[in-house]
Amino acid sequence: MGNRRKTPVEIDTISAHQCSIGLRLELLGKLPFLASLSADELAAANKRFKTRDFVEGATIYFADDPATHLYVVAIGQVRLMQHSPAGKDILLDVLQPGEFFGSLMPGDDGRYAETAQAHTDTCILGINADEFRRLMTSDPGIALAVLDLTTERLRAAQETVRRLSAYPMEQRLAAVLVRLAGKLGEQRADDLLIQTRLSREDLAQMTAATPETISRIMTQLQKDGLVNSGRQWVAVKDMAGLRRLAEG
Amino acid sequence: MGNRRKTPVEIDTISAHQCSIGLRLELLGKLPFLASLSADELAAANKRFKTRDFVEGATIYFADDPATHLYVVAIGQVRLMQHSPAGKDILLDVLQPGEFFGSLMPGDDGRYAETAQAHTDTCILGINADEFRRLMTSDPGIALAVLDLTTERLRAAQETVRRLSAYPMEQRLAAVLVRLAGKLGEQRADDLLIQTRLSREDLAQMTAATPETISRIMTQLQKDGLVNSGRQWVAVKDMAGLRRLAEG
DNA sequence: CGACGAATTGAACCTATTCAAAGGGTGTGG
DNA sequence: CCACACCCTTTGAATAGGTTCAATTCGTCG
Repeated sequence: MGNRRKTPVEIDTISAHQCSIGLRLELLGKLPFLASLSADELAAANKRFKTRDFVEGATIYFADDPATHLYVVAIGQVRLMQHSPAGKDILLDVLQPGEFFGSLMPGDDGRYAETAQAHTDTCILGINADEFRRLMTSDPGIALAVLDLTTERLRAAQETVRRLSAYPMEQRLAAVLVRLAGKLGEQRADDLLIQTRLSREDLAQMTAATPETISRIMTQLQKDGLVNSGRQWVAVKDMAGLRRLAEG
Repeated sequence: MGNRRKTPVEIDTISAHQCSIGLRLELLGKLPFLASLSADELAAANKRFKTRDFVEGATIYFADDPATHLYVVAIGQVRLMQHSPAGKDILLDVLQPGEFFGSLMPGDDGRYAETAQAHTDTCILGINADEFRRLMTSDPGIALAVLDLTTERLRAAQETVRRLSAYPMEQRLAAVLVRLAGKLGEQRADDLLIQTRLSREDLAQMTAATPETISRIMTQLQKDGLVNSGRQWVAVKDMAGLRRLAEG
C-alpha cells in the first residue's frame, strides 16, 4: 500500500520489445516532418530506419564523432550536451519521443555538434544521413518541414545566447524552468511537474552556473512560492510569476 | 598628398545606382542556395526580388516585427542584433554580400528573431517569404541548400552558447576575433585586417562584456603580439596563437 | 538500518562590472 | 587648412555577482 518513494517523477524501465514494429509505423506517422507521406510511402520510409536501445546514461554518440545518422526518439528521453576542455558540460536540451537529433548533412566531412546520451532507458530510430537526404530530395514537403524545425531551433539557440549575455542567473534559471515546464510539464493538484529527472547539476549545466548557485536560487524561488522542488525533481507552482521573473 | 586618415578599414559610400539590374543577376547566380537554377529560372527568380537601399546605421527591421521577407545582402554589410529589456544589445553577426537574413517561415504568425541594421551603406534584395517558400517547394535543391546553411548557423549558435557558458572573457574575445578574421580578413604586410568598422563596444556586444573589459584585454593581446588595433579597427597578427588561446 | 549521492549552507575569493576621469583620433565648420 | 568638439578608448578604484572549497544535512535505495 502506498509508494514509499518521494520522487513524483515517473521512471519507466522499458522492456526490449516495447519498441516493436507495430509501434514504429504509428510513431513515424506522427512525426511532423513525415506528415506529408501516404501510408505506402510511410511504410517504405519505415524500412530505412533501424531500432537501437540504450540504458540510462549510455552514450548514443559523442560530439566530434563522424556524423552519419539521423535519429528520432521513440521511447524515453535523450540528453543533448556539449563539453569544454576545462570539463564544464552544457546541457542543451532534453528530447522527448518524436524529436529528432543527429546529422542532417550527408558526406563524411561532418561531425556531430553535440553529445547525445540516454537520459532514461531509451529506444531510438536511426536512418543514414544520405538516405534521409534522398527522402528530402524526393519530397520537398519533408525538406521544408525539417527546415522549419531547424529554423525554430536556431531561434531557440539565439534566445539562449541572449539570456546568457544579458540576464542574471536568477532570470536565466526562471527561463529554463518555464521552458521545461512548457515542454515536459504534467499538471498536478497544485503545480506543474517537470516530468524528468532533473538534478541541481542538470539545471546548472543548462544555465551556465554551479550546482551551489542553483541551490541557493531554488531555495529563494520556493520561499517566493514560485516552485516546489526536491531531490532530482522540480514543479512549477506559479507559471505566470515565473515567466514574469524570467522576462525581467 | 596621401591620406591623412589612420583607419586602415575601407569605407565605401555607395551611389544609388550601383545596385543595378545588371549586378543583380550576377549576384543571385553566386548565391549558394540558387546555384542549382538554370539561367532562365534565375531570371525568373530575379523578378521576385526587390531592391532596397539603406544608409549606414539605418534599421532594416526590428526584432519582433512581423516577419514577411527574406533578404540577401547585395552591397555593404548588415548587422544582426538582439536586445534585452535592460538595454544591453547583442551583436550576433556582421553579414557580407551573398549572405541571407530575415524570414524563412511564411505566414503572419512569425516575427523576426533579430534586428537587422545597415552596418555600412547597404543595398539588399528582398523577396516575400511566401514566394521564396514556393521557390523552395518547386526546387528541393534550393530547400536543401537553405537547410544546410541554417544547420550551419545552428551549429555556430550552439558554439556561441558553449563559449559563453564555459570560457572566460579573454578566450571568448580571442574566438570572436578568429572568426571575424576568417570571415572578413584581408591580408596585409604584417597582419590580417578585419575589414569592417569594429569598435570596442561592438566587440563587447559580441562577447557579452563591457567596452572597458574589451579594452583591457585588447591591450594585453597587443602586448603579447597577437593583434594590432586602433580606433574602430582590429587586425590579427598571430592567427595560430590567437586560435590556441581561444581553444584553451 | 546503513551508505551513498544529492542538496544545502557558509566564508573566502575572483572575475568582470560600474562609475569616474583623462587621453586621443576623426571629421566638421569656420 | 586649422582648430575645436565629439566620440572612442584607456586607465583606475570600488563594487557586486557568482564561484570555489569545505563541512553538514537530507533523501533514496540496497
